[in-house]
Amino acid sequence: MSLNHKSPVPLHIQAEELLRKMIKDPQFQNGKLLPNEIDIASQLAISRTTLRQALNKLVYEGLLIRKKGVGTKVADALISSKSVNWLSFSQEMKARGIPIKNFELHVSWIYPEEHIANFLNIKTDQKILKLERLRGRPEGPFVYFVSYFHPRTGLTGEEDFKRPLYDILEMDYNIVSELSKEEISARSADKFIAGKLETEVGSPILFRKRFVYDQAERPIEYNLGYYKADSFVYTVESRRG
Amino acid sequence: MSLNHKSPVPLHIQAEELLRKMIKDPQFQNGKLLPNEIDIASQLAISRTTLRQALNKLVYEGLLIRKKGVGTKVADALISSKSVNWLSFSQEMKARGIPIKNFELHVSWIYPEEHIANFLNIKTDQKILKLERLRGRPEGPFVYFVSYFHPRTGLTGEEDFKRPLYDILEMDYNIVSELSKEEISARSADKFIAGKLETEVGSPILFRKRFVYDQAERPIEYNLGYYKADSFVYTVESRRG
DNA sequence: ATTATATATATGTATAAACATACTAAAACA
DNA sequence: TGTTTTAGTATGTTTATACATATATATAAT
Repeated sequence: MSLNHKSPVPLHIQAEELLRKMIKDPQFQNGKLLPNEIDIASQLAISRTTLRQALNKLVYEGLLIRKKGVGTKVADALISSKSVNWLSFSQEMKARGIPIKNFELHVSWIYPEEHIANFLNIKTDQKILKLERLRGRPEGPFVYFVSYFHPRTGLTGEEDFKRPLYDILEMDYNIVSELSKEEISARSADKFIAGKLETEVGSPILFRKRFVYDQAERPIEYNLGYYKADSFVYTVESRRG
Repeated sequence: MSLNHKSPVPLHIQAEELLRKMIKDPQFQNGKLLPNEIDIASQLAISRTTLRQALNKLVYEGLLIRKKGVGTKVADALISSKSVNWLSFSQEMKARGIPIKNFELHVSWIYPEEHIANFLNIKTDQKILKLERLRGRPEGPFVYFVSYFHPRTGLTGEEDFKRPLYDILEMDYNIVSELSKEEISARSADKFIAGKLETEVGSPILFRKRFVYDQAERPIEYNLGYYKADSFVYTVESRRG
């Protein structure tokens, strides 16, 4: 386990990558401390300063927590969405080393309801791609997504049926968007959602409605997310400007 | 324009604050470059390394853009993804034109529980101001707040008992803070909350935990908010950097 | 005039060293 | 036994220094 000092890739970047892999190791998962900075640095044959460059980045992303006089540990793997970081769901889970299981995927091509067509600024007689996904940890599902895509995304649905499944599942990677508006609220699970999320009717659900726009601020996706309350926390960091 | 080298506030934090003010100056607004790192550093009588600590933070936040061989400029001043929703409750309701009724106000002076003392970075044997507020529309309450204030806010509790009520009720206006971190989740109403909000036990609640910091990023308020699900939506607007 | 080439400038990377501060745990003390 | 002191450990802050690399500009060669 060491770095390539000859590589053109800066050492602090290499160290960062290595740390990202390292913190996925179960051995650091339960609040156990990482080795101290000086030891890691000497192990990697880099200076403490350089190592700290790498650590700082992960701390900023909320993956690591440092405490003076104590040490550095991996942040609790509770699922959070930092609006600042703009990580997609899959990316965030990957970053935290949480294995994601896809329980259901439903791709359909539908006439949009009026309020959806309204947001996407299209007519209701034009079919669009509807994507339903049920995802979670191996133990069980914890989120149910429904997405509607504007035709200009190129995701017309017809083509997507031909794509391999895993390609579609990883789709959120590819949608490069600029602006999103979200509405977060709490509601109780109805029969449908309770069934999907394997919980009881009436149990609390964190409901997220997301409006996604492209670089030109044209609407491209309308997304609904139903999160099991006990497995999702939404975090927001804001600064007075 | 210089820093206080005697202050307990670290120089890179002071530099960061100063830069935040600096970049608001119209003189840097139209893509014009800041002075170079070495000049700023010598101007502030700190090392380049320390200055870069401050600069890096603003770069991370997308406020500054650096280019090797060229210089550092202020990023286009579009609505920062972080300045989302920085309205206080009263302000927000006012903006929405909703008349607010205060149902209950409870000012007390308590020994903080450990996790609160921990966040506020004080000891548990030091009394602090606890403020409980039940608010809503004329028809009925829809939010229950609990706030704990750090002594350095000056809200020691003792003084506040002497203030007129309306003054305390409008207090959130006066607390000028810089940074806040919020965690939003859904939960069910327990007996206490259900009673306060005049709803049923088990009904969905939007729960918001808020950590508020001052300009030096020292904790000043710990705030809990319980919102009746059917009357509150949390909105977030974010922009990719 | 156009194209190389050198040079100045600004950020990027990396190190070693020293001291400060928060926290923990062991040792000394009452 | 319980409390205080002390030493040890880990992160936090800061500096001074050196060289690397990307960019823009001025200079020299074609």
